[in-house]
Amino acid sequence: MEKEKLNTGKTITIYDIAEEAGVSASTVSRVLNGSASVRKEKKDRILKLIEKYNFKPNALAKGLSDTETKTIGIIVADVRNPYYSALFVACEMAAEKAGYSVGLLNSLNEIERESRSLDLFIQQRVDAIIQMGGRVDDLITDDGYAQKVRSVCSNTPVIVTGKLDKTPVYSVVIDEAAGMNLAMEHLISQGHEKIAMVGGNMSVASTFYKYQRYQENLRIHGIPERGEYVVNSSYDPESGYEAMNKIFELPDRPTAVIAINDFAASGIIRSIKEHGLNIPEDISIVSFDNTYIAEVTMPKLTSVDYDYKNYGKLLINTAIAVANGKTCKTAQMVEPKLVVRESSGPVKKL
Amino acid sequence: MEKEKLNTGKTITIYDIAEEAGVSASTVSRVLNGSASVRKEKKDRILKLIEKYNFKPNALAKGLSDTETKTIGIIVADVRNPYYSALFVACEMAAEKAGYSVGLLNSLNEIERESRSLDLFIQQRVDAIIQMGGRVDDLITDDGYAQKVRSVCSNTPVIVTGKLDKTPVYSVVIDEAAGMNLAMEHLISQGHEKIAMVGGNMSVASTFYKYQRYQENLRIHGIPERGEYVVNSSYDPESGYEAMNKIFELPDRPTAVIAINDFAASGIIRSIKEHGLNIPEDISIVSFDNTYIAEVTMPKLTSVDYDYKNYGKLLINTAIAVANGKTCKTAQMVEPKLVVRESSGPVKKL
DNA sequence: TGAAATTATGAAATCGGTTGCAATATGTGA
DNA sequence: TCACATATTGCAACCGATTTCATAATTTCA
Repeated sequence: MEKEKLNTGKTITIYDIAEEAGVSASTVSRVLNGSASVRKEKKDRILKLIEKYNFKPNALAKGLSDTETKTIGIIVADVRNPYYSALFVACEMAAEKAGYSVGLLNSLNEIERESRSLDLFIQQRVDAIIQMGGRVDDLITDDGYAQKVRSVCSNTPVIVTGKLDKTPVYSVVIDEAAGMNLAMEHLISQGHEKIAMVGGNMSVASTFYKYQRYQENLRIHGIPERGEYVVNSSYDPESGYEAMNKIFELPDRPTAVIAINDFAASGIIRSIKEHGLNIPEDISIVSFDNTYIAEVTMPKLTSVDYDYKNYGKLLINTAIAVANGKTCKTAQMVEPKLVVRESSGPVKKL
Repeated sequence: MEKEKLNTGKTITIYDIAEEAGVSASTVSRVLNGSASVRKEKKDRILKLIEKYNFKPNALAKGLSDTETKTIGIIVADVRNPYYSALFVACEMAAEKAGYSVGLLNSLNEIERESRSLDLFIQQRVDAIIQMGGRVDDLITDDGYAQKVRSVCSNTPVIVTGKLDKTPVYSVVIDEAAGMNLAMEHLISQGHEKIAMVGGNMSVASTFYKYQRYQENLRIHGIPERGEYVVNSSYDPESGYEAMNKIFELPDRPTAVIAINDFAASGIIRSIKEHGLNIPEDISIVSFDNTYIAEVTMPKLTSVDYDYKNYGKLLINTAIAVANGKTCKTAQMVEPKLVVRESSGPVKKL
């Protein structure tokens, strides 16, 4: 396993510094961490040498003796999804502020890969793991998941952003109900009653919770639900496009569409325009996630925002708290906001 | 620094396994790595215990004694940029195939953060660092960068995706010239002569190389360059939008636009539509990066693609090779392809 | 069946830090 | 100036693996 390095410079250690400074390694360590007082004269000498050699203490050795690595592992379904990348960067910032660093792994919605990611982070001895999307957000996977996580991570706390109930471990979830309320109230207040919900899969928790509240809002306002106005699909533009095309096959088309996310919404827009209709004059759209896609489409999308910065902060702070053995609320919620742009407007009077 | 863990299970080590199996830790290690033969009977016993306790060897300890961590650090400007996220995922896949894992840090175009990222990876003892974008791609930063990298990373090889010349270390770069050739030939072959180049900043290497070839293509085809057709800006939709608006102030507008990337192109499209023109009938657009934004815009974008999968593979394989002391070409290139979609077509006959 | 060749195995050193404890140096007040 | 409190410092053990080297157990084969 020995690696042959062509590079010349030998890696210098705390001992090298100690020797040249004429002190013990302990003293260097103390200077490095400010963990105890060191005579100024020696301290300066040591600091100078650290500077001179550009010495960086080996994080592996440190982690080994500390039993903490100041590192948090984050597993996302796919960073290429702007929702996850926004959240990841928010987490990175929050972690940095707290003196932690983060690692990232993509599960790509493969259970196999998800397990491997957990294992990898555990081997790397991260202090906590945040898992976003994937199995934890899937309503139909067995509920033994909690136990699986527990057995895999006997010593590493896991924070998930998934299901509300039967939470396996700690969770910080988006208040999907509140988000849907905002979307529905926005549309209904503009006179819409024929509202479709397009895209998404009911086996995914976040989608299912949205759907529940979609129904509830209709009920509250005395609007009968029309089954044909709810079209499931995946979460990408192509799926959104096809789902919206199905809506256009209906004899009585809706005046507004709730899109499961911005990404799918871009396909929905395409479908609507291809049918020769204008947005929002003929059909309004409200979507979720408020990623930059909402700024790229024409018209720009009215979208439910999750305040990624705060969401990330909450996730990281929870992770750090739990990692340090602090007690912490098992389930926390993030409150969404509605960002109104060009894609939604009052229903057209006939 | 002791961490107080509420979790019950003590972390089990190779010694625990050894003890329960009635063998020495060395033997367990050999089973774990298949580094030497172990009597079948003991081997089975050990394997069973590993399974039973779900034992994961501590990667920190392993890395400490191995001097290699099988980990590659990747620094990108911003994963929220689909170009980087696509490339990152490609790297992750390639690394996984080679038995390596990757780490990710965002420099967010802050030199400060870029340095810290390098330091962090070095402390984590990654086997190699891949740096994409940021300072290495900036033509006007001092050329002492190479030395800086070298001094910081005396023992860790760095692979960059930046400047062609004066490469600080190893590099794998996109053949920007070839990419621009594809874009220009595509447009010129369709009869375009009034071609603008919109977006991007000439201090960024990749943009500058594109510009050089833009000029060269015009020259080759005997088309005089018009300075007013080259409008610099940043790389986002808003910048693209404003840059394109400037083009519309010209008395004689172009019939085609080369957009610096898909992201900016989305803003360019907005500007064109707001001016009441059709794409590609009135103006053609060709852009770079071929991210999924190219599929989201209306019309879908003709865009220069870099085959992220192969690009990632090349980066990772180079990193691994260099990390293992193999000699390797200092500079390598990735060949782009043109993906033709809806945004480009023949010039309108007057 | 016995000696030589192999194969298995464990003891101990090592990787590069941290930290408890004991020893030493310095400072304080009377 | 001396006794005692306090500030510095080093030694050595430890974190959890890997690996060299020597020894013990098996095989092989004449």
